[in-house]
Amino acid sequence: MEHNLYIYNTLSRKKEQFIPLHNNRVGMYVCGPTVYGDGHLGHARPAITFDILFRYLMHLGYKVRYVRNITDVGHLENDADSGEDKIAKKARLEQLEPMEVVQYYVNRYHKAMEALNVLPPSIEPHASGHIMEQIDFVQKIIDAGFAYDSEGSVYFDVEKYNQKHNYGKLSGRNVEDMLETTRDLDGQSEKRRSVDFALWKKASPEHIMRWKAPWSDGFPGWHLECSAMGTKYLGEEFDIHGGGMDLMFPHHECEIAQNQAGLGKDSVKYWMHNNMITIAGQKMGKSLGNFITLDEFFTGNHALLTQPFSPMTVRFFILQAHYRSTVDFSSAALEASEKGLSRLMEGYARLQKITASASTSLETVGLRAKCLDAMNDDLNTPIVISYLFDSLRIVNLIADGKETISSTDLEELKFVFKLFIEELLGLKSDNEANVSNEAYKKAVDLLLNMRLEAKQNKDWATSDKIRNELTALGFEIKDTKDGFEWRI
RNA sequence: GGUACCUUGGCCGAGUGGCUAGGCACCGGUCUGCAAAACCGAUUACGGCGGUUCGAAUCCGCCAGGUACCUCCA
Repeated sequence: MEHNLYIYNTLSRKKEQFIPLHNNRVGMYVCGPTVYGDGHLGHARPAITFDILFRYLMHLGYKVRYVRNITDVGHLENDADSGEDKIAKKARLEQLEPMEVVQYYVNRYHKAMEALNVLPPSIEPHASGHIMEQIDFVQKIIDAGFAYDSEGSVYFDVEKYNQKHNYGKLSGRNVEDMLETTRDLDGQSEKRRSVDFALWKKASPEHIMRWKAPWSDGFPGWHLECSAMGTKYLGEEFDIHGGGMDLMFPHHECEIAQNQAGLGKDSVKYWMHNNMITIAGQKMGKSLGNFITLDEFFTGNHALLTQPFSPMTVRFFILQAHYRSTVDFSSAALEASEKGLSRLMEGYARLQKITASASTSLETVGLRAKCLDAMNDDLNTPIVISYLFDSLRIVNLIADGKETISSTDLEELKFVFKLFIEELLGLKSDNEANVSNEAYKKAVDLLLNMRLEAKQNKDWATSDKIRNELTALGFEIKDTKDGFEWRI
């Protein structure tokens, strides 16, 4: 496989050339959502980031198995209701079955992802469907001597593990520091050390989601599902593990420890982390209560939003920043992205109508190589987009008849635009679906052709009447050199 | 308190030693019956101080401000 893809590996804190473990196949695992609430902008970031990687790896010719989990069990809350499963709590409040809540939010998540043009992963395993695998995994860690049973719960012995291995190598912290600085937490009395973490948690009597295990009726610890499901579907060693930066510690650190303890190996070759979305410089998150759900973006129904924003605008907004940078949300920034995207997509549509000339007057070759270089440099989508805008200017000049292009160069330009806009960045025109009806399109064309006639007769009253009334109905009319363009 | 990261023009956001990123906004112009679009041009930058260097937004030090993780989190 000939390519030059470099990706940033959190483990080494360097960009490394991507070389898969198995020739032409790539295994990729990304932490998916916890389904006890609607997806928000923060959920869109990893989904889109790793969608880009998924698409690009396939473009390079790899056969990719992309696993993105659904977390639907066992996340502990650390407030007054300590020890209660988040999903179980919500279920009781709403008088619903836990799995009903899960299904509801999974459906909504899928709908939002589809709207964002995020390709579905190859496998989307639920934690609740892999309890046996998790119990087996706990047993392996106990057998290896790195976990202990305490009153029905099983904890990972971090200090013992750290004597042989390096707990903290991903997030860059050391166990001694943490022992001194970790705060007191509920349930800590069962643990030998504050840094130890749960592999299996005994369920309290009122806890609804519970399963039988050798140690107690309970539920798996919250880092275990990724170890169990990642290795089940991708093998004990696989290429890429992704997720948000906030999962680096403790989640991914614990996962590394679990795999090393239970399987005797480092399972993941490349760890990748997307950065956070901020709002007024502060992280957008459930716990802070400052998040905006994806549905709220699409409907504009939120105090911070001045208008609705289409899924494609949201996608484009996210792609205009590099995935390892924070990106600061504001309605003004979204509006800027919306206009930029609209200009790009209109230019892309215009490109399809360009006719070739005998020769090319402005250089357009080299675009493909430049864009590929940017992708290869740790998926630098903002740079790809900047090159597309550079070429867009040339497209518009040609469309205006100010420059010319040969048929071979035109074919190349069309190919590259399609490749990057549609296939790799996954952008599509928002309003295409709205005007799918041929008869409807022809009716609008008919009206505008009548306007064209009126214009040729210098009948400005009729011509303006048609334009103004169509505009009032929500159409956008643009005159061109010898015709018109319209959109809704 | 510990650890890590960040500070770029009106706004968003690339860029790691020399070469105009890009988008949005704004201003001037071309085109147009008018408008929109498109195109051309102009303007506005690298938190502060010091150091290294022929040369620093980019490397080093100090200071200021901010954020994240250490607790569920994308």
